[in-house]
Amino acid sequence: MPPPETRERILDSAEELFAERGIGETSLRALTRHARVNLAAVHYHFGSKEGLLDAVVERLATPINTARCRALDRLDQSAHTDAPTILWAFFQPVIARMEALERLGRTATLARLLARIESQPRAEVARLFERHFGDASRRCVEALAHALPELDRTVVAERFHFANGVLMALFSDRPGFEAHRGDTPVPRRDLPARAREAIAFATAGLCARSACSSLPMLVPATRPPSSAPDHGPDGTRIEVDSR
Amino acid sequence: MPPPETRERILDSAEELFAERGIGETSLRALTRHARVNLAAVHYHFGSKEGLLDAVVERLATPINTARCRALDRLDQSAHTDAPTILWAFFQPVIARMEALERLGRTATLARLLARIESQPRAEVARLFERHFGDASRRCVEALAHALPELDRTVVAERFHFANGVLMALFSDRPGFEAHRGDTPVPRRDLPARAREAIAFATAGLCARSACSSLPMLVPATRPPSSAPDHGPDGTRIEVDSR
DNA sequence: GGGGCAATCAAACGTCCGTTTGAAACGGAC
DNA sequence: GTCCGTTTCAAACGGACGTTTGATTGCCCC
Repeated sequence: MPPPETRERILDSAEELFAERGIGETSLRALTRHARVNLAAVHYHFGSKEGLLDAVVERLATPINTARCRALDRLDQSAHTDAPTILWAFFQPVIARMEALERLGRTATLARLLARIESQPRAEVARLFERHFGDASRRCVEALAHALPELDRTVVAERFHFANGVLMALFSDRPGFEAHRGDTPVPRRDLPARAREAIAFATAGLCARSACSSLPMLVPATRPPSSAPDHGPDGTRIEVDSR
Repeated sequence: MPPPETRERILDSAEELFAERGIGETSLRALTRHARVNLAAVHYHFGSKEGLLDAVVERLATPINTARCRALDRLDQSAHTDAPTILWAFFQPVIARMEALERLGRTATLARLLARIESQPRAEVARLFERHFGDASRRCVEALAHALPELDRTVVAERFHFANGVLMALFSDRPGFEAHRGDTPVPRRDLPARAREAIAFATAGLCARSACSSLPMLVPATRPPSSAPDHGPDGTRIEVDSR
């Protein structure tokens, strides 16, 4: 391979370790050791640790985002413009990528990395997400709003946001939430089955009739059921001077 | 106040800073400075930084978990055992807590902290989540399986997992996904309205008829839509030796 | 008023961090 | 062969990290 082998190895290790251990928890020394690359190579190729993170996200998100846009393009000039199909066009590229990662034995990489990134300082994460996912997301909301004219656009955007939450849940296999039958855990289904289930779930939520009104009102019951005073005994305290 | 003022101040600052900046990115020096407390106090009260994280999660999760269990208890000996009510019992305590936090101006604390924690090393996060959320989650799945006898228990567990994803999405206000009308962003609705919307979404998903079969099959279309070879042109490459 | 214990404090411990440096290795152009 | 731009390398930089220490404070019981 010509020159770029080192660069790619750094990106591979960064993607894996940032996702697995966290960004702040992953030192460049451990990273370069993992990639079998000289420490200074990171700064030579990416300028800084933050530049490396940016490159990692770019390499991960760009193909997904362009695939999404391409699929939405195809839908724009097609007869199938119902909400489930649009949602599918948005979900499919990332599910496909996830399956590819799972085949490599790196199941949770995608979700964890996104979770890591989402929990960066505010401005930075806004920049990153907007740059790498903004296009497709806005286009998808637009298409959905057109396909669901009975819903207010704000509601469509909110539900789209929730659908993304379902997608994140599909990525993550948070332990402890598995099915149980008595004491013995029920084995999980494979990824395609779970992905189908996620799509069904998100589709139903997206096309739901309206915000539930038959449920107990939210606002009056909004206090925690514990008999807590205005600031709970454990943690709800109003902070005094937390500059 | 008797003795425990320092302890609480540390917990308050830790909750805020861990969520805002990240766990690895928050130094104990910055934390104790923020709490106006001596550096060594952390180790005196919590033993280590990890012990502090554990205490933070405990203080945050315990009231939520017990409120959930109490609500599920009440449902067990009641006539209202339909799925939406059960889901509501599970969602309400954490939504209430979120509203309390928002009233303190700390909107995203809960979501970010959970996202941070979820992206810790594997065994640790499993331990944490199981300890602090396991009870109520298992009980909720059980109640839902009883309320939805037409669904396989595995499916119920999966959908419950997705519902949790919706809840996480409600917590997080990920930027860039807001509603737009042309160029001007549509202002967000307030939290109770969004919470109702989330419940409606999750309820519809939970009670959906079955995993969609009318959608394009997942498995054959599982490759990215780009005409990419086995490793895509930009990032989908199968890594050679990323050990 | 003095012993005893929990809590706080300033200071230091050794380690690891992200980053920089300057020299060495490489490869094609002339 | 020699130059030159690109890439790799070992070594070091100052600083910040989590943790430990040992002295000091405040307070209750006797």
